[in-house]
Amino acid sequence: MKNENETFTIGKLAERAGVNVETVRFYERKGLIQKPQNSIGYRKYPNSDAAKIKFIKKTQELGFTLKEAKELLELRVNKAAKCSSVKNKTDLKIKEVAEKINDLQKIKNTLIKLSESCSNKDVSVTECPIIESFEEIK
Amino acid sequence: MKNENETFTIGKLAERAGVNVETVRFYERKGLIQKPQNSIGYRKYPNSDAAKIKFIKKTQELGFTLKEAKELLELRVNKAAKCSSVKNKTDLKIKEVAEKINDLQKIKNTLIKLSESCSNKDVSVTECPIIESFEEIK
DNA sequence: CTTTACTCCGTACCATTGTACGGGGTTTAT
DNA sequence: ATAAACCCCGTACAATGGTACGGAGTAAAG
Repeated sequence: MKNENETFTIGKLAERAGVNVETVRFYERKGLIQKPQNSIGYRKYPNSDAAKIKFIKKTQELGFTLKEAKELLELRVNKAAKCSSVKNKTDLKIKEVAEKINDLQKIKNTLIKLSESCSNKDVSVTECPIIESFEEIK
Repeated sequence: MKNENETFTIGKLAERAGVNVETVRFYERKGLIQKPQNSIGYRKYPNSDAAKIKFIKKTQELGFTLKEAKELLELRVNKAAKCSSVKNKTDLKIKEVAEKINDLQKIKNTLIKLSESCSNKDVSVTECPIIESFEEIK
């Protein structure tokens, strides 16, 4: 209960999150992280913002846009948000995520087959094996 | 063995792949699909190019860049490519994909917990539950 | 109390991933 | 054989997600 309330200047925050200072300002402009109003002069960020930024970076690697990352970050239950509405949005996101997992699994399976065919001597000469990932199995 | 060799003009291809004609030309410039040299005048695309474009679109949704999509499409064994090199690259990609799946699974689990806490009456008031997805469990 | 490092803000610039435009040529249907 | 529809190419424009710049203020360290 001491480190929990530690705050950071923009430079420290950026360093902890592994991004550029300008990126933090950019995310702030876009409403992904809140501009801390407490301090006149320099901004003081809560330590949770570092995790938030890391989360944003992860979601980008996973094919979400900043807008979608924002939606994910805003999924939470509080007095202002009706539970049912949050649940609906959350369940939609779960579906989206499950689909991504599914698609990645297909790609992974195809890659594994390719890798195996590579190990064996029976060399595949398919023009482009990977595009078969999303073709129906006839 | 008839439809297999069917070819398409750029307009038909774009329609089948669900993209803009300009997007096809763009991918061609970027080397993601090959400019069919066979035809003087209008380009004639093999039917496999539609699947290729759909694959590219999928990979983008999954957080790959066009450059990475190209790398995936180029993973194949043929006389020009040494098996060992293909296997190495493929195994690297498999790791990448597995990591993505892993991260998505974490997000999904967090979302499911959120959804459940939403159903119950014991309402969570976490400021931003989702960022916990990537925090170590202490 | 001065230097050094950091922050503020606005604005300009950049890469990626397309989209649109427009003057011309080609194909197809009538 | 003429119109409608389509394609060619080069180039310009646009949205997203940053990055860089530069003059001015602020904080911290010696």
